[in-house]
Amino acid sequence: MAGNTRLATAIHVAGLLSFADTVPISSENIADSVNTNPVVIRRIIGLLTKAGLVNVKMGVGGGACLAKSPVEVTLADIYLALEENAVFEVPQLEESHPCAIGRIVRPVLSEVLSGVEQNLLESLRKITLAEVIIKVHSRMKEQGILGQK
Amino acid sequence: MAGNTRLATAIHVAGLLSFADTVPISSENIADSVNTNPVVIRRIIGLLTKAGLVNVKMGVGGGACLAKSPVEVTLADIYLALEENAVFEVPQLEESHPCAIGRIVRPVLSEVLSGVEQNLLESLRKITLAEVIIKVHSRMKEQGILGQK
DNA sequence: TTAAAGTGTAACTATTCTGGTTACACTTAT
DNA sequence: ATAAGTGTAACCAGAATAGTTACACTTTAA
Repeated sequence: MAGNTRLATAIHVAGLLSFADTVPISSENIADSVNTNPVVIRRIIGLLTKAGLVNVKMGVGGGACLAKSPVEVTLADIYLALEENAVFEVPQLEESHPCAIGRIVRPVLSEVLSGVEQNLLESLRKITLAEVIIKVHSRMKEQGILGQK
Repeated sequence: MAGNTRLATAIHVAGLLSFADTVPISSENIADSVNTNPVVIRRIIGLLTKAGLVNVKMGVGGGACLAKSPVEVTLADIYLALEENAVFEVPQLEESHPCAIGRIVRPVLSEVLSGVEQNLLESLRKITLAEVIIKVHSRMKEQGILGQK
């Protein structure tokens, strides 16, 4: 499990919250569904909250709710909320680096790869949480599973 | 420097090789330009060779050459050569996982996120090594730098 | 007013990945 | 034969993620 499972986890979390509508769900319940630890969930929910995607209620009966309609939340919103590093890093070289080509190549690569990264964001922006949920719903129907946890 | 600098490094390497045309360049010379260790370069060149993008000549005067014209090499070719993990992992849950929603969400996320990954590849495929080199050349002209290492 | 159910967050561990480095066997031109 | 190369194994260091425990703080409800 080397790669980044955080986006998958965050979408999973947001999906559950939208299923529950306005009823707050505890990190422990979410953790059970996601198969991880409540603290991992709270860390992710913290980021989603900071980004304005989720509201959290403290105390007894507390938990998290989606702050927006799933139609208004795109996967790009969720991805950005996680504050991940760039997918492709381009370390820059010192001004004094002896190879002229080396010095010049890096800024060009930054430009090119940040363009690619923008495209990645675009394609995440085209998918709403609502669309993901619809796919989940239709699979549930296919498999004859009731719509409850 | 947490993120993946390998794509940037690999493009940098391929660019240098194309500058040198059919003259083999040693991993040590490349390492000087890229500002890293020759072994790091050989590891990357090994992957590029395996993917048929580069030819290597052993022994004295040996080194690496581009195996194709830069017009025929896309950034997707280089990216795939590196055999990286998926950008977004989606760990699947056991068949016996108690939460039905959890069991169903994961395959949906796999589907959605692998679509995003395909888009990423598409956008890398649209950029050729030749285009990157042209950008480097024009920056060199701007800065009045001669075309030699 | 107190107990219980929550969140937020710090701290520590284990795992994995990348990059850097040394070392050494093997290849080849001169 | 020697020197200049590659290929590759082995190890270290640093960073990120996930998992876990622990505990202070908030809030509902009995």
